[in-house]
Amino acid sequence: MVNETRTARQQLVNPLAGPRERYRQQIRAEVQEHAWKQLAEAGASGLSLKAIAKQMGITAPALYRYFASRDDLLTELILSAYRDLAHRVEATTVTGGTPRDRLTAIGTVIREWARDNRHRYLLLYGTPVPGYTAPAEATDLARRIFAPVQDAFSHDPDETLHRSLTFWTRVHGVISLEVAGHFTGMPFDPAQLFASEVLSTLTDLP
Amino acid sequence: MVNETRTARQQLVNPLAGPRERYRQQIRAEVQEHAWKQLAEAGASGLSLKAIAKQMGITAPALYRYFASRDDLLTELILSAYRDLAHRVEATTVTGGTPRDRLTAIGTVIREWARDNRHRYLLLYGTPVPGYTAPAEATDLARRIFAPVQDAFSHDPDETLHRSLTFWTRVHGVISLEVAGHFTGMPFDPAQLFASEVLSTLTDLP
DNA sequence: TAGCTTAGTTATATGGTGTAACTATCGTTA
DNA sequence: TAACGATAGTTACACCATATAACTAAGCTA
Repeated sequence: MVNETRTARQQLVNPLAGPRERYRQQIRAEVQEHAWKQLAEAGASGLSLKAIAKQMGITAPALYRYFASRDDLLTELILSAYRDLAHRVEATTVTGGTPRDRLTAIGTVIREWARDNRHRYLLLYGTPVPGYTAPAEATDLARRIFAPVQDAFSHDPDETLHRSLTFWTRVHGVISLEVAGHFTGMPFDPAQLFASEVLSTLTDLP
Repeated sequence: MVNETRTARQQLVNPLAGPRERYRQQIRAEVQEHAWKQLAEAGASGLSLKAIAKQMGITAPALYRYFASRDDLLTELILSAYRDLAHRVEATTVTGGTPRDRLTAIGTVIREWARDNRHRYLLLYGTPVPGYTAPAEATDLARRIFAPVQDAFSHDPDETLHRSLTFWTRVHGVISLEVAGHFTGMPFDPAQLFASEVLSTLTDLP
């Protein structure tokens, strides 16, 4: 399970590039691996370039050859998380099926991904840093994640946006509180609540 | 509006206490004021005791007379935010009315509070810091905020928890994405979406 | 193989948390 | 009211973090 996400996260190193570029990409990937680990253990505020450098056996300033700044690294992580989620959502969609099936699949895949990658989900949809603005690619990817939902609700154009938003907010409402740990100690099954919430968005859908 | 929340946030200084304690409480309150400002401007990770001290015209170590650590200050802020929200929710409930009225009022007051205090809402319900565990009082306050919702759904005991959770997740789903800025640039009115979501939880309710 | 590019180093500026030891001031009480 | 004790605030310091500058060493390429 862990290995699976690890593999999915791994950067593809372009074999056509020269050895320098290959090496560079490999180090960048390795830095990101360590960064994810830190993010999971200490949150975004605990992410430390110095600590990563130490773990990799180099000095901190060396990392600035690979990432312009701590923020830059964080941006890469955010983009990589968006890409990963977008790929997964899109992968469930290509299989076709009825809108009901597709929306259920989308909901499931997002929740599974969020549960397997709490810190990643929270990085995308949790508390944003006030000053920080995501790069354009992030917005694009967010749209790509949303698009299959809109597509599934497209039978009634007047209602498409509203129903898509409702799907999004209901799905996010459960997942967000679940991965943030706000349900711990409460006597119920989040999976069931989630299923019922997804179902609630499907009325009158084929 | 801002003044209103400012006032609500202000610590009541016990007039019975001696002058030393009075002074102490006043400084503590002043520190928290500055802390809120920083939180709004730079997020939780940008909260700096040193900066607060500078703004207050004292040196950073002096603040440790008032707060054991940065985390301790943050905990105080979290508790104060919970208290504020709990008071507001409870205030809407005492007025009585039908369950529908009460739930609508609760939803409205939470959203208004969240919009007026984005950083506060996100501090309570946004990304948690992995290591951090909230004090017992926080859990109590969270329960107190949830209780009026459960009360409004108490007519059918079998469904109380499920419907209360649904209310919570739907309300949070919209508010969370709204205050995090994920709706910016989208052609729709969050208030309307929110109203429709609250309404959706009220079926068969008197 | 010469030379350029690049990775990584050390040194340093800056800013943050937190502790220790000292000083001055304020309140309380004999 | 004078003296004592508690407390607020200070400086000095240890440690960790980001980030830049200047230098060195290694590797790729022509």
